[in-house]
Amino acid sequence: MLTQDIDRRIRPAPAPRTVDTPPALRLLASLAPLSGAEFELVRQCARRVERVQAGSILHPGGEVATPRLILAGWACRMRTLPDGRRQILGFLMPGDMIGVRPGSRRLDMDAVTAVSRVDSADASPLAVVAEDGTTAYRGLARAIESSGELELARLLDQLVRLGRQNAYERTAGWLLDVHARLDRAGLVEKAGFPLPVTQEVLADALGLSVVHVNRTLQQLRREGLLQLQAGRATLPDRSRLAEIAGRV
Amino acid sequence: MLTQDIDRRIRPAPAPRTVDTPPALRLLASLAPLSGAEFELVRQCARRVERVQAGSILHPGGEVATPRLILAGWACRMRTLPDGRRQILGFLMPGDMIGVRPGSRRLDMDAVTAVSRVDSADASPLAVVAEDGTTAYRGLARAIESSGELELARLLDQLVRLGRQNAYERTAGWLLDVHARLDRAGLVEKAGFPLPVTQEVLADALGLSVVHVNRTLQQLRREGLLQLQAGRATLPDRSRLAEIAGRV
DNA sequence: CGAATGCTTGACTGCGGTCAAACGATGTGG
DNA sequence: CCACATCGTTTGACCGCAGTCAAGCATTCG
Repeated sequence: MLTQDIDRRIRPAPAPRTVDTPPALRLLASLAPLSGAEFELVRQCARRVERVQAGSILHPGGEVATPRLILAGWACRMRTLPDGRRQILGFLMPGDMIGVRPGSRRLDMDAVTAVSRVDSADASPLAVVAEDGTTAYRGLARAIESSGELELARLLDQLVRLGRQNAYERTAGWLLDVHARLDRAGLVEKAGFPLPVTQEVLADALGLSVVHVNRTLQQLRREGLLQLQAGRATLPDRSRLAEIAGRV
Repeated sequence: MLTQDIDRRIRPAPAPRTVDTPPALRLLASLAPLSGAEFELVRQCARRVERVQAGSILHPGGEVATPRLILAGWACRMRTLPDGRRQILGFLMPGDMIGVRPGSRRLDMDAVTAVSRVDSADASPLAVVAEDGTTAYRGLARAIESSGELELARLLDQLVRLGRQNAYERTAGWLLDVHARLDRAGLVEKAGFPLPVTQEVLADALGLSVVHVNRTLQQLRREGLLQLQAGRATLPDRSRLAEIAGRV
């Protein structure tokens, strides 16, 4: 009998096995080691789920957001210009939060909209944990902080894409980005990963027109770098995509 | 005799009058009320100045930056693509910092280059203040935090510009942004404000080519929205610029 | 089954990039 | 002091990536 098996009998597993860990928890756990109590706190949050459908407004913007944790589906932070043009600032996927990190107050001033059906939970306890560093939930606090740093890193990558890359490069880089994020949350399988966005949404994120997004996706598919079916995507050659994206 | 005058005699002025306050201090003081001790701490930092010329590397990137406070001149955070294309992520002006805010660790992973001649100072004391919230320097800590929030806000504005605005709109918005920043630092006079950037630098910031930056600046000048001379800029009609920029 | 939504394609246009050359300002060494 | 080099700005000609317009398909849904 393996020692691991003995361990498992003596004390309850401090952290649930990844197999049945929900994506949001899995993402947080990938950012910093979490104790059993910390797992439990997040689970508590996730107990009462609110489900909204695509297009719903999760946060109107203009004020600081109430703390929420995304459990399933995608949302996006977006800004609208006076004449109706829109720019998506970033996507929120399972495990991502709004209104939790004090350092993201400015980010939380922009509107958040559900891009697909979204399950979310009240994340007030997480906001408390993030605020004061003296609790027993230091691992969780670090995970939240780390989540914010990653979001900032993605913003910078996106800035470079929009400023200096063409449609082809932008799309390649963005796909890699999404893959990496969903992989952390355990949402990437051999059959690919969920990509619940219309080409219009993608256009608003990549700073392109819908028509050109379509052309670009087709090119990627033609070249065997992207497969799309039933809202799922597969990237058969990620290293090639990375070359195209200039490792951004 | 006014009570203020009495106050002034009894204890030394807690905060120097703005008239002779150097720009960096003035910016910080505009972000949060600072005590005399806090002023003094910053002054201490600013005692030993290091001067570098345009083009110098203030921070090579790839690692967390050593804390520094910009006292004079402009620097920029920039990223370079494998093929040489460059994107400037943001400018650092008097009162701005690198390597100080823990929440900006990712930002501080990119290279920082002097755009003009730059005077900077060791900001390690500020990094300490920013880190622990229990010191007597709470106002300064808040100013540093606020500075970071503003930088994030500017990143988001820039993202929208690059994603959804044309050259004319981008330039207008960027000029307003610079004006607002320098105004906080007390660097805007009737004769305008310093704009120590070549058109090539501007191109790398706005995601345009040098030639097109030139054309765009000329258009703004032709329309009486911008005056440029000897490295200084004046914006005769800021409300018009704001319309063009879509208030971004 | 029609209506709505999203995807796809083609034709045309235009903003902004590229290339090239000239010009002005500044600086440097003979 | 001038010849020359360098750097930044300016202008013109041309081109191409991506936007716009418009129509036709494909799916989904009531």
